[in-house]
Amino acid sequence: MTQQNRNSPAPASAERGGHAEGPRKAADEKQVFLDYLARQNLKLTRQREAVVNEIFRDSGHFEAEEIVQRLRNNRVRVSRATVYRTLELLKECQLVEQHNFGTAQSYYEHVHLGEHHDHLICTQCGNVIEFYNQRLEDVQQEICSNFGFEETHHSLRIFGVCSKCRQS
Amino acid sequence: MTQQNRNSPAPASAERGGHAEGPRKAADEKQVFLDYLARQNLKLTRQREAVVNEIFRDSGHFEAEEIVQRLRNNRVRVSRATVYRTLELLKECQLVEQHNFGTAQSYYEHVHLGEHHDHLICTQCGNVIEFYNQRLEDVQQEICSNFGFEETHHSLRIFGVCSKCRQS
DNA sequence: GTTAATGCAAACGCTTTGCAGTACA
DNA sequence: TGTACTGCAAAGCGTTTGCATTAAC
Repeated sequence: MTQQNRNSPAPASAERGGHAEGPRKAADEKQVFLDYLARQNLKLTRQREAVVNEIFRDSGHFEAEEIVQRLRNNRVRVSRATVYRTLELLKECQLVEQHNFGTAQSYYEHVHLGEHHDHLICTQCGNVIEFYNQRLEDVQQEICSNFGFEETHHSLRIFGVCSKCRQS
Repeated sequence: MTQQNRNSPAPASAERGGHAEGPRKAADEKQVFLDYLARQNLKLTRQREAVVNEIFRDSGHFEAEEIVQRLRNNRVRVSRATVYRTLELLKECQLVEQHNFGTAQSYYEHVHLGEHHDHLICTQCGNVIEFYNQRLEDVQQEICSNFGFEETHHSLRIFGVCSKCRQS
């Protein structure tokens, strides 16, 4: 469902995708989350930890319901409500982003510390291609600066037909 | 709620915003819609026409419900269902775009023939600033071409704090 | 006259919430 | 032991849909 690509200088590790990120990095991310909980006087529950671990195992896009199912397949029962509540926390510490690709539900995405990318979305097969382009980021920076606007984050979605679908 | 801005060569008329577009242009757009109906063997009903006129009167962002209310204030009763169905048609002939700005509901926008812009969204006051930047478009074009991707449309949303909110 | 459109209200699907019971710190 | 968290089921909310009626062509 998701491809990984970079067509410009990669600002961080290049081995993204699948389960390939190094153990140190995942540990760092988990620490960010733990620190956040501590700072807010929140508790690390069995369920919260299970959800976070499941999300950190991978770097693709997923739906909330998918996490419920993946955990259930592993014999871990966590309610939908708790998954949504945990996603909210992860968004707050910028470890997860929420996307809308034109359908009713939201897609979430595990974002690695400080990394960012945008999306090409094939409206025929639903495939989502990720890319990062430094020039694009620079131009956006400049636009914000022109408007005296202080960016926190952005989302660029390019819709169209991917190369595979164009061939068939 | 919405500002209009261009910080790059304007590809079309500069007097956009408010109710300022010329009568010729509005007529052209209506013709596009009428042609579309004819081509698809669809009918121009009283309700459909009322919805389209109401949308073409203005160029800001709006919610579906807002159209229902604006018409009702003018003593024109059109059901929510019909408004949604008409918006669908307008999207199909590219006279309206659908956006998600991070809240539950969709925002729609009357887009003028062949024009396009992106959005800066202030997460503090909710203000939406429109902009167009040719360099940005060029870079996107290039990215698509690198991926063999055929773009139909795109949406860039930059979230952050606008200059007014930064001052206060 | 035929075909498509409308309005209503019910259905939908994702997400959120109130609340009583549970578990972390 | 106190406070936060969980699960459940119900509610919310924007949006879509089935169906009987109405209107365009």
